Amino acid sequence: MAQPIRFRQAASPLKASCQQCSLSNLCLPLAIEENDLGRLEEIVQQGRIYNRGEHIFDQSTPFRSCFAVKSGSVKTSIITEGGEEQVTGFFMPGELVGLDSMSGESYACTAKALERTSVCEFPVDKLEELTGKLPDLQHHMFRLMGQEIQNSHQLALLLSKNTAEERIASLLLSLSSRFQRRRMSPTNFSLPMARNDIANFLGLAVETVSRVFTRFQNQGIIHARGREVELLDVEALQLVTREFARQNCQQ
Amino acid sequence: MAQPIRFRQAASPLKASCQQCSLSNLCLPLAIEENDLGRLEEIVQQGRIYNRGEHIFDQSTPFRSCFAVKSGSVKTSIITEGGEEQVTGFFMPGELVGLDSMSGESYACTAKALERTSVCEFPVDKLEELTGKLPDLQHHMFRLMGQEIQNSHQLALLLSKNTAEERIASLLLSLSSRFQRRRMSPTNFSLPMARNDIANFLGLAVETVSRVFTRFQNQGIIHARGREVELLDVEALQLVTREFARQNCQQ
DNA sequence: GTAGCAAGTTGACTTGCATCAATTTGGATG
DNA sequence: CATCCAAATTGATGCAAGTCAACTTGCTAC
Repeated sequence: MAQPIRFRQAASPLKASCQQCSLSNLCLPLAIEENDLGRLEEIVQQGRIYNRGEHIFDQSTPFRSCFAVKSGSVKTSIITEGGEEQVTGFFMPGELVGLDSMSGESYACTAKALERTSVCEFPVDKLEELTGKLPDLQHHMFRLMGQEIQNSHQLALLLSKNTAEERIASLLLSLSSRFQRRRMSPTNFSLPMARNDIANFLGLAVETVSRVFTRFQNQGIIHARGREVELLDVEALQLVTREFARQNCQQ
Repeated sequence: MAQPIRFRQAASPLKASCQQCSLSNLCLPLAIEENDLGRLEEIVQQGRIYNRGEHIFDQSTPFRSCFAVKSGSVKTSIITEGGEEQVTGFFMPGELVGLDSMSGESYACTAKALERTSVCEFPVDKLEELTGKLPDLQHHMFRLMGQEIQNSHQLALLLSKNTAEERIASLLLSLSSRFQRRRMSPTNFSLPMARNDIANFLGLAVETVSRVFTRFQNQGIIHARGREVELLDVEALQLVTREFARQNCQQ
């Protein structure tokens, strides 16, 4: 239905060039010596461009590849038999999607483009072949996966121990620092995801997210209008995330 | 009361013998060809035996090794600056502890023996060297780490969407199937962890765990006396874990 | 423009679980 | 076996966040 302005983006050669990619200091090339970069380029495929809401893969898709976000952003979630959804992560340019699926025949989650998004595709069979030859790349993959486990543990911590305000403050700060690493403003950004996704990710009701946003706004900590967010008082936000800890130490 | 000769212990010379280990079908050897087993044995170190409550490592320990549980069981948890603890997992014989730490210089969590526990130690530098040479082992490591991410996502799902009863039913069933895979009774076992650990892991108060246990007992679903648990009606337990899903489908 | 619908906000009410407090149980120790 | 202390249980009460419902805002399409 939507008649998408189909080729607005610079024409994309079939092969991706990691050397020229602006994300090379965030993405897989980061791990690789200059002169081995070519070998990564040999296996990476320029993925398609996805429109907002399009699935990159879902839980019924056979697992073949991991995807690096090139532009835009991606949300992953698991859908249970009962049809409930749990958002498991948001991915920004340079981040690798699909690591959780390395253990099975199908993807372990569903990945959806949150906005117009382009990706690079790394077929796992070839990737594993290459990691076998490049110890640095192998090491980096282990690091990435370890980091993914830790992120997920942090999420569990957040979900089981923290209040609504603390969870949302944490998310805002996490986004902030990730934007910063991508050389975008850490205090002035546009949320790639809807309130609904935030709520689901943080284990809250949408209404609660909405209320906390307005509460923060009334306190002058943030200014939010729709998806546009400005962090007015980062220190206050950091303070909120440690609220729990402070309370426990006082006594 | 419990004479906790729970898991068959393998004879332990200083060098571990993976070939003779009764866990070889659960642990790393599972991935390796018969004639490559020796190379794994070359790098594995027979770890010490830890008494209940002893730390195997903690967050200040420099990360050097992953540990396979040989007998006993281990709990991992992250401790925040504020001193709160979040239990991130329980590990049984054949399972690998420390994968979440692959991304940093120190361990990402603290590992504690829940009972008298012995482990095998795999120094990561040597392990990575070996995975570079044995594609099957590398593949298996990726699988394990992927599985770990998934487990953690499942935990997040549990924490954010499920009630106290559902969480506890899930844990009991998870333990049950893991005992079964180790050729122990899936319906009659002794919990390796205290109520406190269960509560912390599942994001509940101890009191709630206690109440749910007695509720299940009154409903004739389980019989629990201290750490000894008997699952009387596994189907009912499975039903409980899907409670949420059912409710949502009905309408 | 304005119709139509999804996304977001706000208020009133409900509830599951935490918290607090008081026992009880159980395993270790001399 | 009596003592001690940690772990577990049970009951009473309060609250943070969920639910339900009404309303507003902001797109998108025609």
